[in-house]
Amino acid sequence: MSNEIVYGFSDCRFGDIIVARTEQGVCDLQFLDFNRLETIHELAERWGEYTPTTQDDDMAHTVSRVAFGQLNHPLQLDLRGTAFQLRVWQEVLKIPFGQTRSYQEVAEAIGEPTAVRAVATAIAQNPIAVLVPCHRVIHSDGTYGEYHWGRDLKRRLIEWEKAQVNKNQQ
DNA sequence: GAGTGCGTATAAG
DNA sequence: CTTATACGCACTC
Repeated sequence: MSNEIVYGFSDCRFGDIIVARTEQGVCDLQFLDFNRLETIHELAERWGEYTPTTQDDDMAHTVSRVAFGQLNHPLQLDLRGTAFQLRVWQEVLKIPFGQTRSYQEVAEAIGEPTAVRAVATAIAQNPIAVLVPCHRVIHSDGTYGEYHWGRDLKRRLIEWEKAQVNKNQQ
């Protein structure tokens, strides 16, 4: 198994993104809008042991198009985390495009109804934004809740998805 | 063992 | 809107 990762930059309607992938699949997707250098540094910290890294913006562009619905193509993901984190992320992956779930519902779905806060922490650690749709997990009372890149981006992602679904139904 | 966090519920300013 | 209390649990140090 190779220790090589490929990263690249791309953009989408919500801003610039960085994408990384291993031999196994996409391992990282983050927005760069507000903290470009910090985000790149975070990726280097997380995947630093995987060398050498090569840049491939075409790869990033393809992933971006899949993530934002312009390209219907299955993407292999390379999710790495604790057993608990993987259970949470797998559950989040089940949330359909255009829908939302509460942190409470996700906790119940994995059989840990009292671990709501831990579920939220795990979701906050999600390394693959959008593809693992942690933006679709909101508060029980319907408010949007926190997001790494701000509540406003979370709100725009959710509303854009709902608009897309409505458009396709008409 | 202590501190932390993308929550929830309730209460209060 | 914000702060405060309590509950709960994975995770870090």
